[in-house]
Amino acid sequence: MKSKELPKKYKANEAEAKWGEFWESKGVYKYNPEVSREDTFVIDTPPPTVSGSLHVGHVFSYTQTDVIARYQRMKGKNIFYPMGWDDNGLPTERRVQGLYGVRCNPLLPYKEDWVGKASDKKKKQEEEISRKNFLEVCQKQTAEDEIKYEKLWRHLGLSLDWEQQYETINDHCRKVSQISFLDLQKKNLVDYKESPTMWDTTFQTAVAQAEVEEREKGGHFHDIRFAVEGGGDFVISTTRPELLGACVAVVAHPEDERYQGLFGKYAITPLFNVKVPIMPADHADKEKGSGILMVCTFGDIHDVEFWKQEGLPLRQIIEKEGTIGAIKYGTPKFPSENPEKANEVSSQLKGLYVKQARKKVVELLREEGSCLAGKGAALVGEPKPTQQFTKHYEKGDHPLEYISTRQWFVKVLDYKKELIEQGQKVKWHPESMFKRYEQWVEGLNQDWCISRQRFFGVAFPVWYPLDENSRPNYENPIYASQDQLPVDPLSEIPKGYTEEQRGKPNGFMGDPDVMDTWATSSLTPQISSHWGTDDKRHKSLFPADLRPQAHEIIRTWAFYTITKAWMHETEIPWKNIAISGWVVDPHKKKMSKSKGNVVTPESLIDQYSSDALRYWATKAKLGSDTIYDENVFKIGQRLATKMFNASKFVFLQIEDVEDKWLGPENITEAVDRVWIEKLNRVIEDSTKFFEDYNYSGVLSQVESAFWEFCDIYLELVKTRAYKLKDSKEGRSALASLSYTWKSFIKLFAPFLPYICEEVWSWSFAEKENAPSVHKSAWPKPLELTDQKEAGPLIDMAKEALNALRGEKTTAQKSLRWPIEALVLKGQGNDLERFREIEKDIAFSSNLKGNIQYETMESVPEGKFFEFSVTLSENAD
RNA sequence: AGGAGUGUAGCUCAGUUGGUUAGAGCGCUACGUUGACAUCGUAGAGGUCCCCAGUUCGAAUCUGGGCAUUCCUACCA
Repeated sequence: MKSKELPKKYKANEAEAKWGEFWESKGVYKYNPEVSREDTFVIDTPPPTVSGSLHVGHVFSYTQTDVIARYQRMKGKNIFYPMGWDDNGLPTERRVQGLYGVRCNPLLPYKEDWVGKASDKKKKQEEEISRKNFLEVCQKQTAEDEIKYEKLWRHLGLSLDWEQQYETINDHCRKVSQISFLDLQKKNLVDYKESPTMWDTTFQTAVAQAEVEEREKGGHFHDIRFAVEGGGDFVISTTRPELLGACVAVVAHPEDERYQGLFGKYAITPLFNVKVPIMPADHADKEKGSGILMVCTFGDIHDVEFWKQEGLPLRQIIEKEGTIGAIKYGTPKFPSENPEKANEVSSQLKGLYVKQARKKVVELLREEGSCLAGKGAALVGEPKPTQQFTKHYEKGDHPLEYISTRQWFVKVLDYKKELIEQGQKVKWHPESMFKRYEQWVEGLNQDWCISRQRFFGVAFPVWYPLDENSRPNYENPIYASQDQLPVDPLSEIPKGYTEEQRGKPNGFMGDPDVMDTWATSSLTPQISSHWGTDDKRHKSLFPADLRPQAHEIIRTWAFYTITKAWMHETEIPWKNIAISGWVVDPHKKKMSKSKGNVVTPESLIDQYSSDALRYWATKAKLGSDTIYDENVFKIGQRLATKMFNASKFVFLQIEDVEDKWLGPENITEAVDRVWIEKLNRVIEDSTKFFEDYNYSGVLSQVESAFWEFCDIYLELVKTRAYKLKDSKEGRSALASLSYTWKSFIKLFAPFLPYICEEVWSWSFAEKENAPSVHKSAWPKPLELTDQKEAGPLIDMAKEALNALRGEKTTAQKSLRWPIEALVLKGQGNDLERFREIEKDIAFSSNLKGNIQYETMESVPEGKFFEFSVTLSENAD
C-alpha cells in the first residue's frame, strides 16, 4: 500500500463492508477446538428473543461483550464466542398470531397445503390452524428474523464465530433441554403436582414467579355485609366482590377483640348463602378495612397459603379463559343454604369476564337485602376508590388469576442456601449486582413452574398411561429414554406401545405441555458445550469464563442458569458474570420498542458507522445505565476520522524509510523516550483495566492519550521527522512515531475494529506478519535500555505549545504565523531540561530567532515557565 | 417498608487506593483554512463536587445523618 493510493477522506461504509468480508473469509474469529481449556476464553452469549427486531439497547450490551472478546483474542486466547437465538416460546407465538392472523387449535388436523401469509397490518386473530401448521409458521418466521439479526450483528462487527450458532427450538437444544429434564427427574428435583398456580387468562398458560410484575391499577373497596349463623353480622371489605361465590372462609386476626366471639362460628355469604367458617388468621390486619376479610379460591397468595394450611375446600369459579364458570350450587362441592337463589345468581354471572362479573355482583348486592332485617342492602355504602397493585404476566394485559392446575415444578425452594452459595462463587461485575441475586433467591416463595400450556416450545419427554376409562395415571409417567431424544410425545410413542393405543383405554397419552423458555435458555452453557452428547467438548467449554447479561434478568436467566448447573453437576456455570446497564431516554426511563422508539440500529450505523456506535456503547461503564445521545455517536465518528488522518500522516512519514531505522532502538532523543514512557503507562493501565472488565476505563484512557499524541507530541516532532529524516534526531522521531502509531491501532482495535483494521492493513499487516490487527498481539510496555532521567518534557512541551498558540490566537493570527523572539523564564534546572526540546518547539511554532533564557526564582503555581513572545510583523 | 446504585460545568460523564489550582467531550464565545485533519484546529468563559455534621495537617474521595433520583424486592382484603 502506498499513501498516494489512500482516499482523501475516510469512507466508513465502504471500509466496514470490506473488512466484514475480510474477517469472514479469513476465519479470523473461528474457535479452535484443539486448543487447551486454559488458553481458551469461553463466552456464554445471551440469545436474544427473536420477536421482530433488535434495538439500540441490544447494540449497547452486545458491543460491550465484544470488546472483551477482542481483548482476550489479542492476548492470545482462543475465543469461544457463539451466537444463539431464543426463538422458542410465547413471544414468537404472539408475533406469529399477530402477523399471520392465526391461532393454534390443537384439535384441528394438519393441512399439507396451508401457507400463512404475513401482513404488515395487525390482523385480527381469526383463522384457526392445527398445531403442526402453527409450529411450521413459527419456525418460518423466526428463521427470517434470525437472518436479519445476523446481518446486523455482522455489520456491528461482533467477533462471533458464526459456526457456533444455535436456535433454542432446534433439535440440539430440544435434546439438551430434555436431557436436563430427565436428569432432574432422576435426581428427584422435579414434581408434577396439582396446585394453585399463577395463570394468564389471555395466553391460557401457567407462568412462573420470575415472569410476574406488579402494576398499579385503580380499584374499589366494596363493603359487604355477611350474616352470622345463629344471629349477628359483620362487614368485610374487598376489592374483588366477583369472588364472593368462591368464598371458603372468613378470617380476622387472632387477637382482634372485635371478632373473638365469632371464631368457631359460621358466616353466611350474601347472594349465594354459603355457610363458611369464621377463623383466626395471622395475615389479617386489624388496621385495614374492618379487620375481617374473606378467603376465596383464589384471590391472592394469602388465600392460597391459608387454603393449603387449613385444608379448605376448593371452589374454583374462574375458568382458564378468565370467565366465571357455570357453577351449580347445592352440590357437595358448592353447597348453599339456598341453592335456588344461588343458582339464579350463578346463571347471571356465568360466562362473564372478571371485570363484567364484578359489576354484576355489585349490582346484585345493591338489590340484595342483607339477610338481616333492617340492615339495608348487602352492599354497605358506595365502593371507595383505591390504588391497587395487581400481578400481571410481564407480557400480558390482564391480571393473573390463581388457578389450580397440574404443572411441572423444579424444586428450588429446598435449596435456597446452596443456590446463594453458588452465586457467591461467581465473580460479579459490578460486585453489587450479587445483592440482587441474593435477595431474589431469599425472597422466593414458589417452586419454579416450568410447564406452559402452549405450543412453540420444547416438549416434556413424558407420556402417561391411561386406565380402562382413558383417565391418565399422572403418578406413574413414562419417561423417554436417552436414545429417543429429542422427542415429541404428541407424535412419537413410548417404548412398548403402538400409535393405535394413543388416547385409548389402557393406552397412553403424550404430555401436551411445553417447557418454559427459561428451562431451555438456562442451559446455554451446556447447549454450547454439547453437555450429554459430547463429553470432550463439554469438558473443554464448561464452566464458561464469562456470562454477559442485563440486570433485569438476574432473577430469571442468571438464577436459572446457576440452578441448573448446580443441580446437574454441582458446578457454577461461569466464572464471571458481567451485568450491563440499560439505554434510557432523556427522562431516565428504559428505551423500548413499545415506547415508540423508531430509531433502528441499521439506520444509525448507516448514518454514523459501526465504529461510532461501538464507541458510544463502550464509553458507558459496566452496569451503569446510559442516556441515549446521538452526540456521542458523532464523537466516536470524529475519533475514527482522526485515527484515519493521523495514521495517514504517520504513514506518509515512514512509508519510504527502511525498516532498520524504525526499530525501537532508534528512539534515542530524550523527549521521544519520555513519550514512550508515557505510552507504556497507558498500555499497562489499559491491560489492568481490561483484566477487571473495565473496558470503559480503557477507552477513555486510550482516547485521551491519543488526543495528546495528536495535539502535542505529533505536532512537536513532525517537523524534526521530515526535515531531519536522515539524522539520528529525525530517526528517533520516526521510530517513535511508528511504534506509537502501531500501539494506538492495537489499543483501539477492540473498540473501533474497522478503522483499526483499515490503517493496520496499510503497513503493519505485512511488516508484522499479522493480516488482521485483531489477531495481533496486545501491546506490552517497551523496555528502553539505558534509561536516563529525562523529567516532564512532554508536560513542558505542552505548556510551551499552548502558550505560543495562545499568543497567536489572542493576536488573531494563524498558528503558522512566525515568532520573532521568545524569552523563556524559569528555574535553572527546568531551563536546562527545556533545551532538550527547544529545537522541536522552534520547529512547531515557527520561531525564527533564538530562545533567550532567563532564570527566575518563582514561577506561577503549577507552571514551569513564563513566556514573553514577540510575533513577527509579517507572515512568511 | 427493606436492599442496591446514582447525585461533579447548561448537557453527557471521567475523577485508580485522601494530597498543589477538580477534568474531558458536547454546547456557548472568539479566532484560524496550517504541508494528516473544516466530518477540522486553537484559545476562552463556565463548578458552593446535593445538604449538614464529623475524622484529618488536608475531603469530590473516608464516617454518620438527611434530601433527591433510578432500579430491585416485599406489602397493600
